Amino acid sequence: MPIQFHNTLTKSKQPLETLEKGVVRMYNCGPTVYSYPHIGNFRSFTFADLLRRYLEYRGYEVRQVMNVTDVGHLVHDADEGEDKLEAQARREKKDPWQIARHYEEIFLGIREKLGFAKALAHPRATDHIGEMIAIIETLLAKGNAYVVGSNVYFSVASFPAYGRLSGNVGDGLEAGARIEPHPDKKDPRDFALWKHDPQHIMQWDSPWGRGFPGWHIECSAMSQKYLGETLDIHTGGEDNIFPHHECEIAQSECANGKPFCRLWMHARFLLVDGQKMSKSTGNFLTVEDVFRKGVTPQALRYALSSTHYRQQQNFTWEACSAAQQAVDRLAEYRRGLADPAGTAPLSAVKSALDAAQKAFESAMDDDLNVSEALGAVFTMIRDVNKAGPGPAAAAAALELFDRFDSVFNVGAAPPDVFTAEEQALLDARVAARAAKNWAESDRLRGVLEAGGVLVEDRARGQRARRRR
RNA sequence: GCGCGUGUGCCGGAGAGGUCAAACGGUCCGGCCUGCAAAGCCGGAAUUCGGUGGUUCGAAUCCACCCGCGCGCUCCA
Repeated sequence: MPIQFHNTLTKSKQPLETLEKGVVRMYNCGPTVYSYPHIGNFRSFTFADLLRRYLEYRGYEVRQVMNVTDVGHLVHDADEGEDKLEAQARREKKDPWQIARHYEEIFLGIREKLGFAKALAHPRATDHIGEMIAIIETLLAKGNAYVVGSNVYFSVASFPAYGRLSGNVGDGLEAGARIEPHPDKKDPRDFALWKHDPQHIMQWDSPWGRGFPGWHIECSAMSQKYLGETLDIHTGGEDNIFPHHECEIAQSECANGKPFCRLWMHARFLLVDGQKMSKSTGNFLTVEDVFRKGVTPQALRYALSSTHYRQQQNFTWEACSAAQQAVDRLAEYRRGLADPAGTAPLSAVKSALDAAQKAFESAMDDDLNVSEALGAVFTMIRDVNKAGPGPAAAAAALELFDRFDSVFNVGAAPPDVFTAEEQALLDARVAARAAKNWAESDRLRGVLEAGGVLVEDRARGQRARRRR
């Protein structure tokens, strides 16, 4: 069974076919850098990283690009209102460029903290104004766009396939009755490629006068520059399907006369406590908020990965601590394998390992069924623990575990380092135990535990680890 | 309002016609192990899959309607 993914374009699963054998060109819709990213943003980004890592597990070379949107979109309507970046800039009393660089840095820092694989590029929209203008000129030359004053609009009527991705076709859009008739637009569905607004702070020169690019054009320009005119995979949150991705398809295909992207994958939204996350209901959580509660990056990563990406996920603190426990269990297992205490030969675990690998891969091949894949991992852990692996068995189990973890990237535990005082307490406890002074050893264990150091007595002696 | 999706135990969450008295993780209870713990292992905790009808020899899985929630039609991952 080949790898298959659900394609938003066809609403069905289909085998992965890449333009170039063994290479996947993947573009992920990234953040607009105007504030602290919330956990919903990172659900989508974690999904992209998981996808990339599994493709690499399967031997593909993945050329991954995730944009950074640093030109604000408008707060209200597509054609009026305030730019989000500029609004934030005003709140923070900075200029929009400072805002963009600041939050970009935070975004990249979180990626690193969560153990994301490095993308080929994180291009900024503002660094690609020239490329955007070039595409707009092509669209004008081909008759897919028109100029009204200092604005340029894309003519949706010139692209009959418009609406194929989202199912929002023609009349359906107007039936929404939320599209205000726009004096400049020939068709209410038309969208801006270049806008003129003297109030806007971020502006560039263009053949149509000073202005700034429309929302959708940056992704068409940057994906093409870094990955070529046709992409293998394009991802984003479900809210990107319309209008953003629909418009990207229209622009790119009209400009290049080639299919834009073969496979569209969209992550569903994440709810918090069963409700849509929003500032007004008070359940809005940034990634920093979660870390501040003591959740480790691995646990957050696990929590955000462990629900299938096309399944709406409900984030709760209880689920978060379950994720923390799960991740600790993985780390403990790994630690045990690195220093095996058992005697079982390789043959005793071989069939469990083979079964786990088979189950893991067939689950992940099927549109990244992470729940089932993790089920296979935990089943393997139980089987191996039960066997009590000796050195050879443990080495094989460790190798497979690390291979699985190259996808999830949550199994590594930082080495446990202790302060001099902690070490003294640990040494004292060893001595107390040797003297069978149980009262004293239990007391010391209590003291250490209160300080976050967990102590356990194993057959080969005392072992300490730091609570995470 | 229109379109799309979704609803499984105490919690998270797989399963998408029989092999399901429902994987896996968490939690709780009991046991083994341990000086006691911890870790690990074993066993128990849904007679049932939002509700009501229907299709079928057979439904958590298919269909209809209803209810809840989410997404799109408007900035949002």
